[in-house]
Amino acid sequence: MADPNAETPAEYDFAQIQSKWQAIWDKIEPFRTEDDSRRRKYVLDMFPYPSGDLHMGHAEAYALGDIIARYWRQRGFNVLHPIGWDSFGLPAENAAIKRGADPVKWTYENIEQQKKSMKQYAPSFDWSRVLHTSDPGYYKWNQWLFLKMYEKGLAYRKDSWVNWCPKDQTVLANEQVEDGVCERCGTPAEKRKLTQWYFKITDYADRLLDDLDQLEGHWPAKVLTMQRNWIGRSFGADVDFKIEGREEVLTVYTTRPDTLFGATFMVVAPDSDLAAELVAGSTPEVQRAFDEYLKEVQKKTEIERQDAGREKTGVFLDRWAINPVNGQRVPIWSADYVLADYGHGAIMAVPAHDQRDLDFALKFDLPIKMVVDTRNSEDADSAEEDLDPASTRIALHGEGRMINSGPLDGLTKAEAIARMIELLEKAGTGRAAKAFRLRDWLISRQRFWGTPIPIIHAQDGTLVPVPEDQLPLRLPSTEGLDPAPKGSSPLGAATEWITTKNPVDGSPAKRDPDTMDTFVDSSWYFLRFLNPNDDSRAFDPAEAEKWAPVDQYIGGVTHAILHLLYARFITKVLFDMGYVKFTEPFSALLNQGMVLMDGSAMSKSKGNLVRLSDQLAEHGVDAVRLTMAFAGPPEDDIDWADVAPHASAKFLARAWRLARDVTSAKDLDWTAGDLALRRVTHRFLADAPGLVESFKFNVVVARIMELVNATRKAIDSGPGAGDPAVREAAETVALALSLFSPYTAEEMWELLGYEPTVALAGWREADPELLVEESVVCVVQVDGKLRERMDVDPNSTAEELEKAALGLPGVVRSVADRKIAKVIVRAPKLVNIVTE
RNA sequence: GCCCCCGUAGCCCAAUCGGCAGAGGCAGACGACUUAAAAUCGUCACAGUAAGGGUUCGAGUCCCUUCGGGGGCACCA
Repeated sequence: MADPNAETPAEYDFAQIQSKWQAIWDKIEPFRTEDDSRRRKYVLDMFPYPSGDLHMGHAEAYALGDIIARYWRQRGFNVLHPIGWDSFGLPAENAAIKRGADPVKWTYENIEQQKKSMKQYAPSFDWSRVLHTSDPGYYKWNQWLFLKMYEKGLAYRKDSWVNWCPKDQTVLANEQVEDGVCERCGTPAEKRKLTQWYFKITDYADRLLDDLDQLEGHWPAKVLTMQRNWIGRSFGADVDFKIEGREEVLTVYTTRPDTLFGATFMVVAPDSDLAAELVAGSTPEVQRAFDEYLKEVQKKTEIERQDAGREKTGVFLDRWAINPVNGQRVPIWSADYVLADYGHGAIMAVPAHDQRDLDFALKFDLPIKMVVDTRNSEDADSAEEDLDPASTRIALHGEGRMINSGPLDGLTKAEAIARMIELLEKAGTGRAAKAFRLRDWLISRQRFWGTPIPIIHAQDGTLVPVPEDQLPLRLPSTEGLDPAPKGSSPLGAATEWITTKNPVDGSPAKRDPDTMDTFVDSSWYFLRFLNPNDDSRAFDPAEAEKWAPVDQYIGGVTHAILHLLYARFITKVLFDMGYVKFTEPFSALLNQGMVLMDGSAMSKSKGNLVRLSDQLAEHGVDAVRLTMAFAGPPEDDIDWADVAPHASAKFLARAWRLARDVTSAKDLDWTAGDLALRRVTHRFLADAPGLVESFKFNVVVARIMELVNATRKAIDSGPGAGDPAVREAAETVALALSLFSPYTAEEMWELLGYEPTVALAGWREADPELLVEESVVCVVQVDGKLRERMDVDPNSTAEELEKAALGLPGVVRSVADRKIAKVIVRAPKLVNIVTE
């Protein structure tokens, strides 16, 4: 490839180097992954939306992921590093609504543009495996997955309250509601009752929580915490209350069964079936009052509902329950501080020991009964303090002994909980139970640009799966279809498409008009990369066994919960179905930080937008990539105002000049080279792998700079450009830079006389003999204060060091006439003389 | 309100097990090269680790308190 007649340019020219190597790489495709006998690594970057051009955030993420992929390749692994596009979803649809663009055309044009920018950015992707989730060849397998889950009862329909944006006239996913407002238009979200499709993720709640332990140390602690919070498991008890005038009992979930003697009223969620049923059996006055209350509750936005400080509201249902432990009659109320979809949608209220119940009791003048004595008997002050919640308006959460609780009196909280569960189980009126904050995953969307749900609705309402051999069920043409949101799916208006026949008996039927949440697409895409063009199955289980799970996943912390939780869930489902042999999709996770400008996220409206294309034009791809790596720890945010891409460019030019200046021929004997420089080189070779593997990319870059500086010095004022150690060091710089700045590294490699590509040249092992220092500095302290230094043999013994140290003039002076109590020696680096 | 993470030079950041506070870079000063400038090469300066207390022969590192910054959860019974 190297043209021996080509003259070495006098100066580093990144633009020329970029276009030269891009063309060559396109031809030789160095990163196409074929299977072989080497050890494997699957390195995956979260795939992008086709949202126009690449931006600074992409630049950071793909630079970091590429360092890892390129590192493992240099280490001799067979690396799979694919890329694709998460190409269904809102961006395309928004463009269609706003500008009347065809979502299909818009999407694929954007992908092409992004692909071009991406290639220039030079990540080492296997371009032969590109996939787009909006291809029928991909979403066919979403439909297949849906049908498999439907078969197992893991996909189901239910009527439920969902988020609704009144301006966009559409349902919103939980993730599209931020702080109670629609993330797109800022309109406060409302609630609507609609029949929707769900995936039964709650069936997997325990496993999703417990398996997080396996990821400890391999995933950011922050993400693990967020997932644990999101799943939100709690342990407690279910308690059955008899209801007067009703056959069935009212079951409540509580984490504090120990306080059952203090339950003075019950509350049911107003939007629950239970409330409606209880009201139906009540007086007409109650029914009127309740209907009015329910209407009010439904008018509330998410923001209002989530405000914990808001005044409690509710209505008395004029129905009564019987406390199973003491036979007491307790009134049943309905209030919106109780949620219909948590626990059983009903609670026992213990106002003395729960702030929410207390607020409610005080507002509606309900009885308050203390059952825990929270006074600390050892503390006289607190014993005298007035703790009565009725007057302090503060519920008592503290620990203490049970009171007013019959058989529980005198027990501690833990004892009382255990005892109460025992009693309830014996009496058959309750049992140990747990509850989760996690809700089932709402996957249907009233959207055009997504995977059609492969279900047919028969005339009698029966649901019939589309037969597997009829997949993919393709989206209809957008021609004549209005994509604007109208409160129902645009597919419903595609008359020809929606009208079909029942595959069972041929009777007239309709297709399901909804499409799937795009998080379904991304929950298994890492498996599709293994054989993206296989028409016969979603993925090949044999390939999955070879490559999966993903060894290293890289992406933003924005997906800490949703995408990662969904992918974990689907992986477990596939495991249960026998398609994969692992239960976690991503063995290790790296979250890169954000790229900021002047302390805040970049945005056009703030006027602090830094365009990636401008940065690339000014400093070059390699300098931008290097800046991303050098800015600091990868998980930290980068403020572009604090970093210096021009300095990265300057450094790359400096590195490049080393290769230009080397005068020796390749394949010479390095061992004849300058020892001091060789030590720097081999110290680097020994340290860099550990640094890369612990993601200390900024430190690795600093170490390359150190090596470059030492090599420069050797050329200018040391053994000179012809010394073998100089060549060895320059080659090492090229190899190391191949992780960060592939164009410059490739150019250096060629200048040094090698064929492309440096990316596959292989890491060099450090020579252990060169890692041993000739002498080390031993610090001598007296009473912890630094007094002297000595150059010593690294193999010196403690006795030798102690003896030498005690004879040093600075030590003698410091010790003076004090007695030496002891001498601490950490050979060979430190001696500390402690006086009395 | 509860929980977690972080405060090192003017700035971005390093500092295996507790063992010389500085690897690297930015910005700065000075010098060499140059008619001059740019580029390049070289030299230099700058903090005692947010504050206070404790453990230790020895603390940036471990423990406690306070201050400052960031994040997560929050009517989930």
